[in-house]
Amino acid sequence: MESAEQLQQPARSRRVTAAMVAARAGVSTATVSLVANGKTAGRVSEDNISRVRAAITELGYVVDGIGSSLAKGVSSIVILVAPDISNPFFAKVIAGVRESLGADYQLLLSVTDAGEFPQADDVRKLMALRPAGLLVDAPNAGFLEELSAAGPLVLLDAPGLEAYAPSVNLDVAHGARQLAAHLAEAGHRRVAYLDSVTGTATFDVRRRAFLAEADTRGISVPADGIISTTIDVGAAAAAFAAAWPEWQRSGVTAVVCGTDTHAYGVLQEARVAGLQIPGQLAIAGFDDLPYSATSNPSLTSVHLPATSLGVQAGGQLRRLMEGRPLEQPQLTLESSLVVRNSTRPTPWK
Amino acid sequence: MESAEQLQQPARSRRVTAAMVAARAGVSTATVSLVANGKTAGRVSEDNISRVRAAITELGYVVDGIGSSLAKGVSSIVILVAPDISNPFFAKVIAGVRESLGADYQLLLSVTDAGEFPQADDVRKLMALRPAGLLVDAPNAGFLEELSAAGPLVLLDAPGLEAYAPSVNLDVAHGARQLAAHLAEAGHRRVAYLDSVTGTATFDVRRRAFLAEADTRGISVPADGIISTTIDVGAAAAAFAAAWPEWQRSGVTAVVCGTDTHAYGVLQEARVAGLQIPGQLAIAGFDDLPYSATSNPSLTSVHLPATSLGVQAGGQLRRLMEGRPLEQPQLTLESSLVVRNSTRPTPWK
DNA sequence: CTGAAAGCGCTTACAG
DNA sequence: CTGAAAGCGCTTACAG
Repeated sequence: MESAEQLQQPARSRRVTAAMVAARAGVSTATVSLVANGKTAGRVSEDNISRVRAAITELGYVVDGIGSSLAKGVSSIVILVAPDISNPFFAKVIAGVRESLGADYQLLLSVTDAGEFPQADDVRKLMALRPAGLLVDAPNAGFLEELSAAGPLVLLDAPGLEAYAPSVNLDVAHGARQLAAHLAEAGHRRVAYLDSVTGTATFDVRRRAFLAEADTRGISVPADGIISTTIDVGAAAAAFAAAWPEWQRSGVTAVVCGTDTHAYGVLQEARVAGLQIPGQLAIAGFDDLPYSATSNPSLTSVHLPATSLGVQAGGQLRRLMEGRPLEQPQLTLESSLVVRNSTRPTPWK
Repeated sequence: MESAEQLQQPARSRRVTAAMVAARAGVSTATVSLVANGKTAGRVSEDNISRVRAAITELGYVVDGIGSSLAKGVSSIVILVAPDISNPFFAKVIAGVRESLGADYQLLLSVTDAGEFPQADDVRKLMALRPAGLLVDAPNAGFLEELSAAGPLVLLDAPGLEAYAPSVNLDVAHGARQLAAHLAEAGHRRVAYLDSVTGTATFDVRRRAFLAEADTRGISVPADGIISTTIDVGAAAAAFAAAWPEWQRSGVTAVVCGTDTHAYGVLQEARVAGLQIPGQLAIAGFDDLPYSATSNPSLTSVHLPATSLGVQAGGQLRRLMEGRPLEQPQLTLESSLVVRNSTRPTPWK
């Protein structure tokens, strides 16, 4: 049978099929399938099990994912849809997802450029891969409407969208309020806000929670005090440079940024402008990226548990894919303010 | 036929198949396939083309990726294998790959934890997805041996491994030499090197090129002057803290890091130790991440064109997958030193 | 416990 | 230009 195999597989694609394993082990492909998938309990004799296992090893057989998926109606692919992976925050989320998903599922990353979300058409193409499950990070409602997903779906960082699917959220509002309180205590009365342009819910929550608390504490925002850019150091720097003269005139003494990445841009530009930080201008962000501890000055930021976000979301999805119930469909992870030199009222060395 | 469809698809999975489209358009599934794949030239009448197109639109038909892949023998998935995505450098590479790959291919990210490379077993599982092509970033030779890849393959950042496959490389050696020259001119005579632990070729090239040029220029390295950690700010910080006392005794005045991420850790720890930078210790890295411009002090780094790396690699792979020849199987992109305050000999404000 | 057979959805020679 | 049919590799009732 070896020679027959070689005759049929002339040049390259020496793909080992279940039929070859079956022939070698002297069983049917049905038995090979059962063994390869570990569904032998009470269905395959010990004898055949070891015979098939031996053949699998000798031939180096691996179940073909495509054939398997077609027969089963679903693949082992998990698709992670995200608006922006250039944010280092996201790398941690991915690592967390992979960790909890394990080796049984392949993680497929779907990213679009410049923080845009995929359109209906893209979604259809993704669904054509028959994913075992879907993870959607920081979605907007419109996207979820299009995605009338059949199949397991878990949302990440999607505050206010709990109605669409099980989700894992971050209580960014808590950190945002802490930040407002902190700035108020430091004596700030006039602040500006540099938002992320993606328009995803989490950024709205951050901004609103901050502004609401700020208002309560006697901090106001000038008319043109809220602007937004993509999550990009350069874009943020440029936007700040353009806005600063007017902000300064309005008496702004602190800028809060939707992400640390935005804050780095502001930091950069503020230093170029010769501003004393936080003396003349205090700066803070969200995410608490690793670089925030080493920036100049170190950056005050609302810490968000990225890895944990990925782990929890992956875990929930896994349960869903395995048909297990979710004890708790809605999870919320804590956030909290990390105060560093960029807002610290006391003189820093 | 609407009702028949509904009868056959009772509850959820309302998957629209080619057969449904065929029935609606009054043609065979073969014709539907031809139209859906744009292979109509001289094979389908205008009449049937428009009839099928209409049916496709009305039904919202999307070619099933699994069925299609099985019939064709290959999927539309491109797998990107990489040892570490937590490095922000990598996010740019991914963006570049996506840009040049276009919408016809799905990018599947294969990442392993802690900078480890996938084993033979993982590779087999990946190949079971029948990828249209493979992109391997910063591989080591052992991995490529296992990966006796049939099918299109392009390597990224794999110096010295050009024999295995077409590749896109960065001339990191050039930047490394510039860095050595720069430090020599600044008066350094004794340096240490904090390497990345992944042991991929690019890091060897960086280190060797730097050390060779440094040697030429009269810079020496103490016996225990070369250490390595994972690409992680915290790990680098800890390693530096442990090594510094001995280094200091050996007269080390500069630390070169395999990546900027390592350098951030050193920066952090050096500041905690109260060291004057670059007065008492100069620090430099590789990658030129966006944060290097805003760190304290700003970080001297060898700039590497990440996005371009991804774009070029994606482009080469695309050509391969489409059966087109590669005019130039080996591409090399430039690197160059960006001097900032962490090594700048003149007093900085 | 075992295998023959149908079927997953599509593509591609092939015959007309 | 068109369609019937085989086949991609696997899984799963089903009959034994």
